[in-house]
Amino acid sequence: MNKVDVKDIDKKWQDFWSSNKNSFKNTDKKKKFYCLEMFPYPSGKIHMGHVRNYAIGDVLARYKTLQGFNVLHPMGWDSFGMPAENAARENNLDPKEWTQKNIATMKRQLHSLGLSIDWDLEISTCDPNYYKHQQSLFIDMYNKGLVVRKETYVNWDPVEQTVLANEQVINGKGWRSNAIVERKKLSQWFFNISKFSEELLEDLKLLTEWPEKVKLMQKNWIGKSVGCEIDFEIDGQEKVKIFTTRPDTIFGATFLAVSVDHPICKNFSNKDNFLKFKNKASQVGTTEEAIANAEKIGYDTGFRAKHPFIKNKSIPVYVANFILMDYGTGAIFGCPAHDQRDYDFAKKYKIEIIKVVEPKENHEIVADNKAFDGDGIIINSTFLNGLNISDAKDKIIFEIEKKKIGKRKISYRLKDWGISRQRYWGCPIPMIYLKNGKIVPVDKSELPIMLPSDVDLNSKGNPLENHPNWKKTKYKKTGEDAIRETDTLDTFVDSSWYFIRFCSPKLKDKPFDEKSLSYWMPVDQYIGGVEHAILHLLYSRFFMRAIKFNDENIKIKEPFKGLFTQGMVCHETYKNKKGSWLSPEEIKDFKKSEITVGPPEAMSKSKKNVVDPESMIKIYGADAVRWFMLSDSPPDRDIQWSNDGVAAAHKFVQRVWSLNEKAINRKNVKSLEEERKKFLTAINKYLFKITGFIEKFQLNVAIASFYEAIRLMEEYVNKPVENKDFLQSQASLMKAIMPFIPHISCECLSKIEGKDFYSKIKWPGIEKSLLTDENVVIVVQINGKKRGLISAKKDISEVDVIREAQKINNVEKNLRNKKITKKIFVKNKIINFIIK
RNA sequence: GCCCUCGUGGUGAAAUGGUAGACACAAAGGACUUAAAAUCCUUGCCCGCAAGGGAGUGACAGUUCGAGUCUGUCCGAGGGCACCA
Repeated sequence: MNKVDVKDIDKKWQDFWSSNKNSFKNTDKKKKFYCLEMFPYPSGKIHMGHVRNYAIGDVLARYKTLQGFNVLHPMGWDSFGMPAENAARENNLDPKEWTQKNIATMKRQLHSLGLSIDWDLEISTCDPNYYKHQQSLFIDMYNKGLVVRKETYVNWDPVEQTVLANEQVINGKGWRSNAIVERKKLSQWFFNISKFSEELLEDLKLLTEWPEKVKLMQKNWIGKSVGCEIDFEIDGQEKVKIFTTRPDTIFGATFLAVSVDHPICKNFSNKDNFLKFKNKASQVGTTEEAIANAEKIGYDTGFRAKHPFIKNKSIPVYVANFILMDYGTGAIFGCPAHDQRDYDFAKKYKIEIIKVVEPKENHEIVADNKAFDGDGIIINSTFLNGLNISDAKDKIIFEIEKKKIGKRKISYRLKDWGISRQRYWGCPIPMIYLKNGKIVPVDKSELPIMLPSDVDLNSKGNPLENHPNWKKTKYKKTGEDAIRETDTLDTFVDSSWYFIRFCSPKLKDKPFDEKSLSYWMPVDQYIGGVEHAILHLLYSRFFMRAIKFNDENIKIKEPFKGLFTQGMVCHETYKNKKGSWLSPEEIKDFKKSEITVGPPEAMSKSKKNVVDPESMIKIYGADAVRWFMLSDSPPDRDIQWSNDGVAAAHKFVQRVWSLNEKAINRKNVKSLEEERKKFLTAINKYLFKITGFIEKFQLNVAIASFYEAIRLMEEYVNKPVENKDFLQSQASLMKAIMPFIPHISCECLSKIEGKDFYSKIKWPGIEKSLLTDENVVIVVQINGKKRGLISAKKDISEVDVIREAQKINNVEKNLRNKKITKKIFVKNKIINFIIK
């Protein structure tokens, strides 16, 4: 068999696509489709994860294009961030040069995958032409009150020497550096994302094309809880406001607990024993277990709080290590009988325990050493007695509000988004500090506030702060001297609106043009890793709302209509006898016995289980790499890289080519009507199924159908079907397979339909009348067990089926001397005899 | 601890409540060949020379004429949240 050189074909069609763009942008008549894959951080080279992400996206983009949609399929670079700064420091380079070099490499590599990306729309977040508009948006948001400055305890990453947002702290460690995060009190800029807490939660319901998993994660992250605030009076002190979701258990309250950062602690701020306690309370481990099982400790303030509903009763006030200042009010009432934490605490400090909820039925046995937090009936609670929990809540809140000692209150776990970073390689925050202490935005005419290129990255601290004169400026309105903000924006800000910029990436004076935005947004299909389920996706949802808040002409709330989260690319791991990781390349130099093979894990540099996409493309061609990435697993599940797999994909590409050669050189034969119909029906059915599978993102199943279809074609090369029908079927299949393996299929199509086929190419039409077979296979069951099959004309009657079924040896044998009590007949599917 | 998802051959996986294992990888056997490569075909657990039969989708129950699919309980793996009051 003749082999085709896929490298030549790859290059030929990549060049062709570069110079023959399907430029149907801005034709408002057509229905639009905005297909977007998460843009990459330009770290150096693309990895297999990118290949999978962009292969999936490209199938969809090309498919929708063939379907006649006006497709927006752009690409850009998330190009600000720490690695550039680190690399620059290590190699004494300019972060900009390092970044641009990486972008050039990765762009070349993406190009070699044959992606249908419109590179005219390329953007890069470290480009002043991009961040200029980000600064402008920031100023708009500041003016609308969506940017606030607060002094708070922040998460300080000692390795990156910067502040992290709550979302960026994972198990007490920095999300990138993995360093234990410290607490620091600093003045910082925040986006007021919590203003939209309720909306961000409520509108998850609108996202019908998002994975449930991601919506759930966001819901949990926003963490809404409904309860109330209650003021407790304390002799000689200000009232302490507590938050609770269980006001119904107020009669079981036997102590008050506050956070170590609570204002009431000022009373002891210079007492030795309190400082000792505070110190001990902050010493929590960083492992998950340590946090979960941390011992509950308290400091008795000596104060007594008046119980608001029990006359002459007072309860002790403790400072406790398990109360967080930044949730609710930083204070609670403890009800040990019905909250496990309170119970543990009460046991330790010998605090009274009063049961106020009786389990509804005796089914629930309450263990002696456990708090009961299930449903039940209120007891020991005067006017609440006999009510269920829900009614008791309503009643007590009513009483609390009547007494004016508190009110109904909803708390969210979601905090404002801290965006100040003490870094160089990020977007400068366009604010200035005046001599009189005021902080104001710079005049928009001065944008962009550019990063200086002459910075010293080697000294400690913030490079912009250390720069000799960058921060010295003048306030345009008054001409007075001023100092620039030297913090830069969290790089998650950059990626929170890039999908909007793609709608009008070249626009000079504004971040976006309303008309283009309204036409293209929302993104119809967004594709990326599930690791961004909270951070990036929540921030983007916030940004879309902020933009809408700034500009009432914008009607779009949700940026991403459809979301698809693809699985990771895994590979076996290898270790040598010393226990150090080996790459798949390196193991070739070892004997089998010298290597320990580990289970497949996500490809990572640290475990060295990576395969370089570029070298694979060089060996097998772009089509084979794409085909394999899509064929082995459902796109939302992890896939395991295998060299055999990609080699098989390469063979398939060759098979497609060779089939096409046979099709072109086939001798014409006269059709046998029966064969012709069988053939066309089968091909038509495959096309129909494949369309459905692509729509449902079952790309691996679509691929299985292609295997079957191609095999059928191979069979029919020598069967009595006319060339016209055969070639037309081949062309249809090549069009349908084009989104997957565009190079070879375009080559094949150009041979069948001539050079200018590409300008007319369309998704193959499906002939509905050819979707049903004339013959069906009916399953014969006895008591639900398969005993035989019947081939018959479609819509065969029950009587005929029964007669045919009884002719089958195996069926006859099993029915002999048995009484048939029931027959279940499902047309064209099944006959089931029930016998005794 | 709470919440979610998933358990199907040696492997990755298919399967609107209706023929379990499509499609692919690996393995074994065979065809072609002087030989190899390439290509193609067959097999797949148990009984049987075979025709055929039996078991079978993590376990146990249930609903149904019929369950991988629906319900319940349990076991196992993965993920998210985690002192959130």
